[in-house]
Amino acid sequence: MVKKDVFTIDGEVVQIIGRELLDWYNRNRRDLPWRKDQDPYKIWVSEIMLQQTRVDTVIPYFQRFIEQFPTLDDLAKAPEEQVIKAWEGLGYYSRVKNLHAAVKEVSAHYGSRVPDDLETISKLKGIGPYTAGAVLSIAYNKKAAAVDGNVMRVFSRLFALTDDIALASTRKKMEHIALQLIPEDAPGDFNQALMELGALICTPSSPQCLFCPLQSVCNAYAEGIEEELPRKKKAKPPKRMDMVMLWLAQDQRALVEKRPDEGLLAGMWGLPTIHLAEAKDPFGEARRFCDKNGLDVTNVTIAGKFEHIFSHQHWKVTVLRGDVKRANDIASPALTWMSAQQIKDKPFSNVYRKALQLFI
DNA sequence: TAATCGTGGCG
DNA sequence: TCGCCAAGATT
Repeated sequence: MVKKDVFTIDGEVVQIIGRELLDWYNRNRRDLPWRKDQDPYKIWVSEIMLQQTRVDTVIPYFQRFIEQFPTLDDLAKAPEEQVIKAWEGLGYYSRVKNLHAAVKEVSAHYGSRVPDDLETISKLKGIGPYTAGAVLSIAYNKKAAAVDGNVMRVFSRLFALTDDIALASTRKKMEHIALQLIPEDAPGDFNQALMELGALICTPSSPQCLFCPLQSVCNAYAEGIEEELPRKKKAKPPKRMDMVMLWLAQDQRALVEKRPDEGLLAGMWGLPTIHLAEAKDPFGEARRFCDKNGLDVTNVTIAGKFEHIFSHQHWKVTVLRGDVKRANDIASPALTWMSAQQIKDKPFSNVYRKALQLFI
């Protein structure tokens, strides 16, 4: 039997970290909207919104969302498109679809009470290891690891760990460390304190080590390598793609397209969009699209060009406009006509809002 | 494991 | 200007 290489932390260091961190947090915690009470539903919503998203961006979305859906059951009862509309512009839209589905699940099968055990809550859509631990610890004060990017950065420096934080195995190692550090009496505050420290002091670049409550026990600071950590493999640059969007208008309405239920911008509305293959002509492809859908179109011109960068795709967009003389039976069920007001009321992602600015 | 999935802010 | 990245989950 091979002895497993487990990272253990000296008991005295554990005590110092717990005490210093909680003390610092009590003096420096930000007054954020989701910290006004301990409603598991609100904490859940905030944690989903905060995934890969900055606090300053989330705040207004969170406030509007809770105003619109004050309780878990309010959200469970709401039509999906209304819920997606409340998320418009936040990005990563599968988050809101998963949240809505999970909330309906809790409403229907758990008496509208957010599960308070790791196994049950982890089965809910959109709740992974981090979010499960965050909700359990913050809402229910249960001892659970909530290891996000902040925590991995803090631990990488605190213990001078050179593991690649992009790897899942590293997150598990960090969870093991977290469980050794979390005080029995304050798991929620401790987890939030770790993240708060990562956000305010132990920042990705130019960490404010001089103001850090853990400076005396930080290995990276002692070695002067805090700027070298954490280690993380570089992401691939987004793939460049030539796209054509169509603004096809008839009688004060435009042709819009509901995007597929899976993939990029799933469930959002958009303008008809064509991925332009290498060396293809925008006008020719637009013509093909119109012919295929029985659209008799004239006066096709370039309305504008812009670029939009997603996580893995870099769109170079050409927007064409045209007047629809006659529309026969439209082939695709995803296509429909909308007025300017209807377009305002439906969820369109930002990349399409950019294009729509050219017209409305 | 690595790719997918948005957006905006910042050094 | 542009690469990096921010309270990740899913496949």
